[in-house]
Amino acid sequence: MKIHNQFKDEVTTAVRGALREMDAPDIAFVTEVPDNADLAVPCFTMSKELKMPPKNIAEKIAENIKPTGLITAVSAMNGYLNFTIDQKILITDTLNDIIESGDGYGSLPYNGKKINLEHTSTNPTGPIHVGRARNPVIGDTLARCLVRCGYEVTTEYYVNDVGKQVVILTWGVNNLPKESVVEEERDKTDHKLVAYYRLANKMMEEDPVVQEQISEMLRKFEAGDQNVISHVRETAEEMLEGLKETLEQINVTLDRYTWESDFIADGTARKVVEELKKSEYAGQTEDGSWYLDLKDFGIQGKNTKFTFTRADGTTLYTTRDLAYHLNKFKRCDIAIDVLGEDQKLGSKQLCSALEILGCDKKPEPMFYSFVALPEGKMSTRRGVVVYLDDLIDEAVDRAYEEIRKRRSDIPEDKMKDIARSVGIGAVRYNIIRVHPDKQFVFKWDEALNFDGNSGPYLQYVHARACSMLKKAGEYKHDTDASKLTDELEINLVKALSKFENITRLAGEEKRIHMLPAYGHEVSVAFNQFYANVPVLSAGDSRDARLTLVECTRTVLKNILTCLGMESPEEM
RNA sequence: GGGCUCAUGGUAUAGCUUGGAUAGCAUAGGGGCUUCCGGAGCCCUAGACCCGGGUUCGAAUCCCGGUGAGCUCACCA
Repeated sequence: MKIHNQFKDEVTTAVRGALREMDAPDIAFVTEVPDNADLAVPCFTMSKELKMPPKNIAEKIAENIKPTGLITAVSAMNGYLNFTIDQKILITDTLNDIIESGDGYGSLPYNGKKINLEHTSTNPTGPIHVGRARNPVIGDTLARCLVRCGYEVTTEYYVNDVGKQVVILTWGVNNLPKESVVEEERDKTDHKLVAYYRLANKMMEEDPVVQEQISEMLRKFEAGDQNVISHVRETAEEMLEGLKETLEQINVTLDRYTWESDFIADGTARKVVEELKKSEYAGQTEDGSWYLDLKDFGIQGKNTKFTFTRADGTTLYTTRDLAYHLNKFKRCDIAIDVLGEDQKLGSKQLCSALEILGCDKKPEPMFYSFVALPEGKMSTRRGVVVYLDDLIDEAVDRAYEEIRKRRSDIPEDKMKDIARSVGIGAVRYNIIRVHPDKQFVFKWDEALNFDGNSGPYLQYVHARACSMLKKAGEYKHDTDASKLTDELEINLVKALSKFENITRLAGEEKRIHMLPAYGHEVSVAFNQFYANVPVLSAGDSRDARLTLVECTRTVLKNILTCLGMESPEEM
């Protein structure tokens, strides 16, 4: 990557020099990376000032530039200046860099900044369903990218163990006999408990006595009844164990779990209320509830009020979330929240309230749209869901079938391991490859896509490379560019050289969907090389080509790791 | 009703922030490739920027207005 920056510098300097010759030293221009050159400068913007057609400008500048350093050729075409990089230096440099850096290739140096990345944080009222499954996958992938960008990252799950939903669940668990709920097949706490949640909801709607019991429980909870609070906490903890198991299945583990009820217990939510009341934006309704009027903070709509206490003075979710964020900022430089699109307004209100509280930091939200079923929105309460656990199982099963179709030489347990890697890889890849803003409808065939632009395609290339290296046995690293002259080899090296830039885009700019696209680009380049260039029987070029294969393997493994996918050596 | 987001071949998706040279990729369709390192592969072919204005030498990209979809506007979490 360094070489690309250097190349860009040299091109900029050369163009600037040529323009000086043309008596236009201050004219502005940009560089871009096109398909048909290594770097290009469009000359259209200079047209007015130089009073010349872009085509002539490009030709004139090209005449004034002599290839030096990394620039081996300049040409003018259709009003563009096209520059060609010294391929020999690019090849040798890139391959040496990959060999030296290994796992660290494509990473940026440690920058000492602490990032707290909150993701998943689903309500502990039922198993994770695919409607929300983007959250852990996006969060975990972004965390991995940020680590590679040099940050110190802590991932965190905010557990909502306060409020009506968890109270309903707890009432169900404490009052409903085991025989009365419809048993879920799966032996996991989240699947077992959700049955109580559903029945409790149904009974609450139909039976006023139940409704009163739940209301009573909620009142006790609000009043600080330790017995009720700890029951709820225990239930939430039990549910969370099931959620953690699911997350582990898709290679997601979080560093820290923070409980919402802690901000009531330690009094910080109360403190936030007291601070907000002092604000000039604060007001109180006739009933006694407190709010902030955020109309001066760009909040639109028929109601610009942001309520932060109930009439009885108790705190709301949003108040506790404020306390939580203040707490977070004590522990990090940058806070990132991965949130569903339904949180957009809430997140904006949170930021405004933080500003009012005099907090100079704001969380950076990253939103994703929900995944719906063809028949509509998913709902845990109504039982209209596809669970993430079921998606994982189905993916692993399909991967197993594929492996069994083509391999008879692998022992059963190893086949199972590979199937797991491939199935989960397919699921994660298919979630990350689309832009988070894009809403999508869940379809089994698309979620389980195994060929073309898919996770297994990348893993397949990795496995192919591994297989070759294994067959090759001993060889010496050879980065002599004169032995790698095939167009397909050069194309592959160029793809490998872009990794650092992609890491930066994926992390710093949170464009994590660049990662699968890049992995696919590298894989295509490798498959084309593989299909047309012999390696093991290559004579003089054998070592150099094996080195290229090894470097591709290294880069692919790094991409896969960044995507939270395994890199099986065979499949 | 207000706000935010999305709209690209049959299907799915990239490019939009920072406007530029033939709009990329995948899948389904049609045709081809296995003497040789793994055919979950490779090659060829056909097919798309929601509609209408505007800005510009130049618009998928920026602006305005439509249309359609999602989310949102709680003393819920």
